[in-house]
Amino acid sequence: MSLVTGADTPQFEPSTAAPLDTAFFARETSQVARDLLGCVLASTSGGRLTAGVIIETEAYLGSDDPGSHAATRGMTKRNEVMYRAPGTVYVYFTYGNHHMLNLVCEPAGVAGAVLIRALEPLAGIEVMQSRRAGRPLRELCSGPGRLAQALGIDLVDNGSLLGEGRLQVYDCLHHEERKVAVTGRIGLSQGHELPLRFHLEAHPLVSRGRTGPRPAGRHGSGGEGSKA
DNA sequence: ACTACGATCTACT
DNA sequence: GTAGATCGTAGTG
Repeated sequence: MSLVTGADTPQFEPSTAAPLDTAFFARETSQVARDLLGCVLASTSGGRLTAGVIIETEAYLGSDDPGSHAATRGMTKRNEVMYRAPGTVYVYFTYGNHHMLNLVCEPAGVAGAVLIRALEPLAGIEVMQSRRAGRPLRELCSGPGRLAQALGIDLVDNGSLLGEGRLQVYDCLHHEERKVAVTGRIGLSQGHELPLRFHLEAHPLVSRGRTGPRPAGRHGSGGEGSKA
């Protein structure tokens, strides 16, 4: 059963849910990152509905944030989307393999976005499994690259507005029951010490990864440091 | 034009 | 636990 919704059988019916509005995203990025926990992300990519409860996010700010694509150099061709209207979808490609889904925050002209890091699968689980080569449920959406693949998200979505393209986010019905944990962000060489990663406490499907800096080499690995 | 590097994941040991 | 994949972006020449 779903640990977030309490439903015996995970399911989701978009027609009965309330989409988040522009005002929700036109706020401080870290606040939006926190409030997105428990909300439902849905994709209609490929004509198939897939959806999951957001259980882990990270906030990326503007020029004051050394870990952000919008740090120091101002607007570029790549990070230009981070300055667009709140509720815009920002997707980029990294490590030659992985798409990352971000939702743009703050008023237009101010950089800020929330990286969606993990979902609890809710609808279209068979579709997710076919896209993810039949991997077990806990590996479907536990990581930003994984959930993008499971929901069929790619660069086609970059720059679209929530509700106007293939993606939509629906309001959280259980705000009062959420217990939110705050930690440093994962996988950054700079800015990892800032408390900008949020996840639902004790949820078994949150991603694993290092919070410290990448080791001197290139392809580092390591644990989150709190496995036991 | 060329080079360095990364908001990661998988596979194999 | 550790190494490799793989390519867009941005900085430099």
